[in-house]
Amino acid sequence: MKLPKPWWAGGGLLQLTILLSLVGLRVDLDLFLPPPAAALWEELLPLCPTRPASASNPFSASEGWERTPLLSAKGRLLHEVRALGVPFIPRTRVDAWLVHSVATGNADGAHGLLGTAASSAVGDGGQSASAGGGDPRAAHSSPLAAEEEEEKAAEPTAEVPDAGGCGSQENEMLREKSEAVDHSSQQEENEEGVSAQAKSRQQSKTEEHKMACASAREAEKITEARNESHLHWSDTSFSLEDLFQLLSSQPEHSLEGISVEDIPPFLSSVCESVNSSAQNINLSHAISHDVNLHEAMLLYPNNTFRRDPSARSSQAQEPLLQLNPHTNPEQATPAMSLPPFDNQMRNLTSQDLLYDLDSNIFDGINLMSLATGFSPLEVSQLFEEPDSGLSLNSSYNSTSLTNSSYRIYDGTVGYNSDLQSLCHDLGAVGGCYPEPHKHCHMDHRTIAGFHVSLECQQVFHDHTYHLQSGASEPTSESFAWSEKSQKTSGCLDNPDRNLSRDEQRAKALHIPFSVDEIVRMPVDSFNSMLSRYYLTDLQVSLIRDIRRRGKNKVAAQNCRKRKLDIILNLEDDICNLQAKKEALKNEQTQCSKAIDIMRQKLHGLHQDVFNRLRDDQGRPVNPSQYALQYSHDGTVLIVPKELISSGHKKEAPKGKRERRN
DNA sequence: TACGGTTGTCATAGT
DNA sequence: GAACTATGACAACCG
Repeated sequence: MKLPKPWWAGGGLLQLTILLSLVGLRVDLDLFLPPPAAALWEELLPLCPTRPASASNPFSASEGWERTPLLSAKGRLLHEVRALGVPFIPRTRVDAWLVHSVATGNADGAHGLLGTAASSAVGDGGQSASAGGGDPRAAHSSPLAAEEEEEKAAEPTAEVPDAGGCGSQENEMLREKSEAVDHSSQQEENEEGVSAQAKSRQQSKTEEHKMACASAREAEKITEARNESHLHWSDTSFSLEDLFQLLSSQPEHSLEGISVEDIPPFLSSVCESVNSSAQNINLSHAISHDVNLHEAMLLYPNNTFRRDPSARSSQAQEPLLQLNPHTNPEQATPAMSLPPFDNQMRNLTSQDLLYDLDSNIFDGINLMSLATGFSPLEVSQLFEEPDSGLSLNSSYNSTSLTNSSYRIYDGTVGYNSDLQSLCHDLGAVGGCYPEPHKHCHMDHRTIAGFHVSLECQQVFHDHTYHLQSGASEPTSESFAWSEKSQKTSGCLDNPDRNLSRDEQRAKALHIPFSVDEIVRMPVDSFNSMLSRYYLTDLQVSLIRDIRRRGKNKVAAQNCRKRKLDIILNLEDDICNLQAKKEALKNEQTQCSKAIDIMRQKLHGLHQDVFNRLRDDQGRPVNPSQYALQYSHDGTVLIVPKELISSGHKKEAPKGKRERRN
């Protein structure tokens, strides 16, 4: 089967890539990916490079897929990017290996995968046509080509049937027809890939470290210069790997035949294959950081380019024609010079592209640290594993880490707020929204030392300010954080002035829960929380003290309130009793008055009776000598007072006497 | 500056 | 025995 000329093997590769980074990845992928053509897609799939059986080590010389035009072109793009003077930080192992290869190629002068591309990237179109492998005979005639020929001969079975077979077929064709420039360039790139791969293992790590450090520094500068409007770029986590997998999988003539809907599964397969190790798989799955093109389409529904395919086609094609007037775009040499974009545009787009990559690598480090429980520093060390061929950070100390994470995420507390802001971003693009508690947990597990978190406090302050503006839907958790942030931000001159002592303590130890939550949480939830999240003994002790003090504080308040209520009730009782006492007094007074009245009436009646009484001689009875005595039968007797005390014997005659009256 | 009210906290007993 | 509550006592703070 004859291998069709890959569209990206022509001069449009860089232009497309730069255009992608210039206009925005989402827009441009949409631009280059017209409506569905599933049949053509399936037809093209077998032409894609065969992935190695063991993707965990994609750098093995025994695996042929590195020789595919995909990787060659990718390396070429990488070198083009480097030629622009902007840093590149690899995201995947393949990227890392390419960086390594670039370094190797530079060290050798013109050797390795990108050695040819290096010379072609800085040269003009004519030079690239020759040096970039436009003429296979010229390439073979050079010592470099001879060496590559030897290496290829040393590894005869290294090629994957698809790519390798096609490469051999092309080689024969090229030997017969020297005008097949593009095909020979592919084969040369394959050979260069093998050469670079072999050389890369022999290179010392010093150059990688230098390059990685320079890239990190430059990325840091670039990141510093970017404003928030670029944050969405970090959401679209396309590495070179993803980008090339996407682009290389589609021949040039099939650009119009690939639907956007076909892309996401392919990208996901790329992620799965590249990140085949368990850790990487977890990372790629746990962190849905790659935006798929379907989402990109939804985000850009009014893409004017889409409405006018011809216009965009002409836009895409025109630079190619300008670039290589002697060849048709499909036959453009892979090692062509840069497209005739002005330098400003090139720098801009490349920086944009590289910023995305920078953000992605740091996102990856931080997110991996959160997802795996390793510290960002440990995660960063994963990127400089010996087999990865990448040394990302010889100077990647904690300070640079903090700065980098801060500048990318616009602030951290440890990494809690990183994740919060990041989660907001991810949520905005439909990504996963990890539970903040988890991140906090990871944070406290990874950053065991308290001083490390303190180091990030200032960063946290800045970060919260930005979050405040964008925070819209405060959950209880986010409210706690935002409340804390508000208090913090509002008291820059006197920090923590409005915080209680426990809140200050909790903040100092970076307790991932609010004091209110700790106190009010049910005991079951509280215990499960303590068991679910890894907390230091100090943190657990503080949390329990906060809960105890908070409970006791509430209890004391209730107690005082209850005591006050009791006092008030007693006072009410006193008032009631006093009122009752007054009423009784009044009643007593009234009764006394009634008694007095009755006594006066009785006295009057007594006087009246004695005034009417007469003795046997008709004389008035003296009241001082006689008294009235009432008997049980209702009779009234007049009894002398001296007889009252002597007995009842004298009562009867007096009674008889009174009755008489 | 003394004083009273408020509040947080601790210790302790009880539930 | 753990967790919680109630309460006296103390101290700090404030008006």
